[in-house]
Amino acid sequence: MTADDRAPGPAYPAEAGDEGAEAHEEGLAESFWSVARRLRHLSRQTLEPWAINPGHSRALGVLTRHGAMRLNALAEHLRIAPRSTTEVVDGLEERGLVARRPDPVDRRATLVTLTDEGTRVGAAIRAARHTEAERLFGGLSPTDRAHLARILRTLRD
Amino acid sequence: MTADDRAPGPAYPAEAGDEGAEAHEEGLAESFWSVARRLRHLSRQTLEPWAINPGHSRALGVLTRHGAMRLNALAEHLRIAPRSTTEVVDGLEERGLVARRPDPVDRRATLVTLTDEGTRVGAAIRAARHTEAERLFGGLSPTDRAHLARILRTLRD
DNA sequence: GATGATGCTGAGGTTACCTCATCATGAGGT
DNA sequence: ACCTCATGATGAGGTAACCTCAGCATCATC
Repeated sequence: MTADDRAPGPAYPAEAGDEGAEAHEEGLAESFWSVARRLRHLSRQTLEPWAINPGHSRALGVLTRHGAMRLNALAEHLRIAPRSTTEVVDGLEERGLVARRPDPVDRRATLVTLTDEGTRVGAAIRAARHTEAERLFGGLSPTDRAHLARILRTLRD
Repeated sequence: MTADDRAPGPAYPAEAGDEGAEAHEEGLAESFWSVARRLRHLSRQTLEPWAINPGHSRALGVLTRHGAMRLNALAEHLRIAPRSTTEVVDGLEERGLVARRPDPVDRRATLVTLTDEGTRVGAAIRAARHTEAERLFGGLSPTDRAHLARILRTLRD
């Protein structure tokens, strides 16, 4: 029961450590966090080849799905403060994945657009995520997958 | 689709914001994070009355389940570095929920023990967590609960 | 053309982690 | 007894990812 997955590299919070290790009390919630933990690990592996962190990846995902948008809008999608979005975009810009350009209809605003490289990486990550999901959920029977999908949908709010 | 749950108070990372808002792509994983998000919110509410943060609550949980232990051991349960555990314990000690006492069999070591207050709060939180889980999973039919429990168990690793 | 709202960013803070160095103690060898 | 190495906790200092608040430019409105 050692904790050797506390490896070098960027530090992500544990969030649900102990419950995972010995889940047989509250049941559902604990199991749930356990699986979440696994998903997070998988996700970290998925992102590794691109040396990109989850925050950046999420932003890239939003831009991939919705196209260019203002920092403001991006902030809303990511559910973080506009000021924080500035920094996320800074990071992506440094890596050459996005570019800022002035919004043609409002000179206060800045549009964040994917570069070609950003588009490529965005698509690659999207594909990798698919594989990642498959690695976790692939073991389930089609019926169980359907069950899970349905149940999660009702729980989702 | 505003982001008004970005409320004042301590800052918890978003972790899976956008996917929650518009989950109909990768399916399972996204739904999963959505539900995780809900669970986190519930958990925050649950903890509110005790003005305790998730990290402290987790430590309290470990001590409640396993009894007094060394900081070291607590670190392993929480899957954080021993040095960080020092700080978690500092916090709990300030709130009078735990006490440090020398380990009788090793004068280097420190045992973290629950105070009476800590025991009370630990039990109360545990009960509240039960209610919390009920609030989320209570809507499911017994069959679906069983399905979910079984499926999560197989995914848990 | 003054007034207030809006979009971005500089400055500085917080939280929850981390590593590395230090100090006391323990365990084992000679 | 003494020396050496390992171990438990902690001081000092760092980082990532958030935050708020203030300031500046621009826009919309009256």
